Amino acid sequence: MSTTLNTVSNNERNAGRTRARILHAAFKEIHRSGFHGMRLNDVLESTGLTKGALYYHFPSKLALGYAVVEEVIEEIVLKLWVRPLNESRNPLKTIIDRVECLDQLVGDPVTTLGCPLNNLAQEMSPLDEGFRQRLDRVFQHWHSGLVNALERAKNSGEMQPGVNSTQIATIIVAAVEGCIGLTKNAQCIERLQDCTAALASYLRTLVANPAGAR
Amino acid sequence: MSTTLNTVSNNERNAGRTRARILHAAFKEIHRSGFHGMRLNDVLESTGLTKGALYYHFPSKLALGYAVVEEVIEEIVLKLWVRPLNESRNPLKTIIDRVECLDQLVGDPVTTLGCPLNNLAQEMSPLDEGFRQRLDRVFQHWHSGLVNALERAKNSGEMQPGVNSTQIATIIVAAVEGCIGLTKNAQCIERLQDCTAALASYLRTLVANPAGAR
DNA sequence: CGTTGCATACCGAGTAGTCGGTATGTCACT
DNA sequence: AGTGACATACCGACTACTCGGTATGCAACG
Repeated sequence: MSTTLNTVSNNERNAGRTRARILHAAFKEIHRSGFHGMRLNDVLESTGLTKGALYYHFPSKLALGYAVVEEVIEEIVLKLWVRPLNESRNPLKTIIDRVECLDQLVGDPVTTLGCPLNNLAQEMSPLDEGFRQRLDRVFQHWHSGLVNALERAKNSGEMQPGVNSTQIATIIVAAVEGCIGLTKNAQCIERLQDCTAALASYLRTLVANPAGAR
Repeated sequence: MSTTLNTVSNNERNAGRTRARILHAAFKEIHRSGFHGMRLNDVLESTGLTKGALYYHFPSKLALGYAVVEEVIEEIVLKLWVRPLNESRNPLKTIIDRVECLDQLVGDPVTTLGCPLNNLAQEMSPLDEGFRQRLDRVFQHWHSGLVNALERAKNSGEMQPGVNSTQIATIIVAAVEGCIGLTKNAQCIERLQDCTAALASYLRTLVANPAGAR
């Protein structure tokens, strides 16, 4: 029988899929326990694989962590922020929407475990330059996506002229990460709602047309 | 030679001092490497003590971590935020001052290692309920200090009426922690300056007297 | 001389990483 | 088409080592 026709064949030898499964399981473990807290045995147990498979695809635990940043976390940022902003015709409104829909994350692992990007950055940046650079690249993609969106909003007249897009982008990232971090620690959803409400109301002061404000 | 006449007597038996030295060394190690990353042997090496001393004063590594939160980190928050706000006659201005003087932390360990409070919270809150509760208490002291200051500013006319003090206090904490976190990861001081400038300009919009604004 | 305040030696669970082995494709050659 | 030769993909027992914790010793103080 040809392997291509079979749907399941759970022990198929498919290097790409195996690598992706390890990556995804490692991401979940890192999100839950941090990089140091991640146990390779747990990753393997959740995938049903063994040490051999892991060390065939990744030379070390550190390399696995790097791959999680470059392939999994980067993709999340692109999907949640960068692409929606690029495709939006009202970029500032899209930003505000994204901020406000943060408090719909009730029950989401993000509210109890925090932001995967920020978690890793806080844990590993001071300890490992390789992590720091890779995580900084992801932050910069996010940040530059915001700057582009804000500039477009300025040019289109959606946003007031004269605002410093770089500053605004920076504080959006900072406030969002701060909000998620507080929520994770307080474990009460009011904190998240307070944060997003305050941030959104601040961003609304940047909208050009006074009719929409206040 | 009698040890008592020696000026140093570095092996003096002073339980209180010994405990404090261990606490302070543990705080520095946790700040640098996180709780999991802290090695008790490193703590002991930096103090010149040994296992016996540590386990005489603290029943476990976890208890040592709890004590660092309750005694060291709590005290820092009181010193940097709560007491200055309580003693200030212009609370809103004091808050803005504190935010703006954050970017004078160049070279300070905080810019490279992050905020000790937030670091521990991000690392340990999802993993250990004991840490979470203790860290949450510290956050609440900070937060309620801000709320009290904002309410006083409202009553004295320093701040606009009608603002939600709880929301503002929350986003101040979130933004400050977010700023420090971004700075630590980016390792460029411009990020910190962008953050503090944007946050301060936002806080200035809350000042009552329009003469001072814009 | 008993208690306090540590030092020293050691234990053992856990953990990243190794290494010999094996089953499965895949290509070359006839 | 069949068969050897080799690469690919993965298994799993084993190792070396770290690190929190414990048991015991011992000097100083009151």
